[in-house]
Amino acid sequence: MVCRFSTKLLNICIASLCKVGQLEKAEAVVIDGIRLGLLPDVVTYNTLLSAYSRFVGIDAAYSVIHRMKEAGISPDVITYNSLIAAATKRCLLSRSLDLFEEMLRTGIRPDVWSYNSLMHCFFKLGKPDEANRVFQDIILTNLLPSSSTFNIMINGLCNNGYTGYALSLYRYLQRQGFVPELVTYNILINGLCKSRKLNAARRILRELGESGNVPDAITYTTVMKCCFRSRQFEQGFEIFSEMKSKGYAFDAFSYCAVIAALTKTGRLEEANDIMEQMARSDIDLDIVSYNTVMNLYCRNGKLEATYKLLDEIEEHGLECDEYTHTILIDGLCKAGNVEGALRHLKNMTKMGFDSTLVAQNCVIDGLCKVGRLDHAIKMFASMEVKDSFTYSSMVHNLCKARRYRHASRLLLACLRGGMKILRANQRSVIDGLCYSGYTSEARRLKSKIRLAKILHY
DNA sequence: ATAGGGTTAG
Repeated sequence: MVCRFSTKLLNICIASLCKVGQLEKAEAVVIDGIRLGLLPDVVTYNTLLSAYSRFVGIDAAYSVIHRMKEAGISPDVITYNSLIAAATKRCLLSRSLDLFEEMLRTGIRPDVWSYNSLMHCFFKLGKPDEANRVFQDIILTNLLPSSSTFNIMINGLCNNGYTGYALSLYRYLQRQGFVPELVTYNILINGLCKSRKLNAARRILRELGESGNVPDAITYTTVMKCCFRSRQFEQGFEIFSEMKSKGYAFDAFSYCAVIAALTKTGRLEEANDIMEQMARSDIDLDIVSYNTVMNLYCRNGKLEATYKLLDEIEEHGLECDEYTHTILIDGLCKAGNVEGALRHLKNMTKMGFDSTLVAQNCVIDGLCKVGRLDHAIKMFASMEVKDSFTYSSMVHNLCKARRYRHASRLLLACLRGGMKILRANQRSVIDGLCYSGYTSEARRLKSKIRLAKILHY
């Protein structure tokens, strides 16, 4: 009896160490406990497991499961929930599903937390129907949905293109007495902004203000980003200043959003300034932050510094992603080193990135800019996947080279594919055709553009 | 123990 009570105390002690990432100390306490005859129980291991998954990685968390089993302690529903949530967070979705299966096989009954994670997982897999089935299961069985059940559902619907449904679900739940939390508001504002429903987003923002919740740094970053996305840069920068004056702490998310926007608008001095603020802060830079800084270096024309950054990324044990390579390739192009860019694009393909579309678009544009239009045309023809950027680059540069009829063909192909193309590009093709005497072709093109627009709404 | 914000090209 005494022992049991002490293990409880021991667990509290371990939990407080785990909370702040003091894993070694926590392990030392475990060992001390064993010496005193206090055996770790399932709570001890669950505490360690969640700390390992948070501070070290998912493999470290798995190894706790093995230790548990060796000690003769069976994992419980909390053990599995922690692991499933950790795997889902890291996009290891097949692992999440496997763990869920394993839990069922072991005879452990999933609780609402398990189903929440499963739903989240299906949404991340882009399977909203499956997620919805899980949601229905929660509602129809006697599991009590938690507020996160609804938040995950609303967020998942937004991320899968069902913002309208997300909003109606939200309204419905409100009528049923669901009190939205700050997260709920943040989820909706973000989802609505991303699908360009700005008025609806404003309404939710107003409701957030009226709800008595205080917007947090995430709300601010979300709204700021929303301004940048709709090209309201000044308004976005004002929000950044407001955040500062109200004393919000900046994290990597807010820094990256504003640095990228300043970089994009060519305000490089301010961008450098804020980038240095970020570097001076005690924020651990992750790969997204490095990418943002790297893009700024490239815009500054500092290719040397860019390569140094690549080393730094490795030294910190981080892995370059699709963005890193694309930014480098674009930087090489902008510096006029298209050969280098082509070489790196090949590397990228060899490394097995599943999409190199943006990088290819950069190279296409780079080739055109150095006058190698025919090489660009060849590359364009060889691309299996193209998007509106690919087309508009080609159309723009074909016009510049006065090859209007070629440009016209691509413009139509683009519109027929249901892709948008900049108004300015359309104008230059039509004007170019007229200017060089192909007036009837210009007229035909105009009506075809109209038709394509009708067909794609 | 879960859910929300940040990075690339025309």
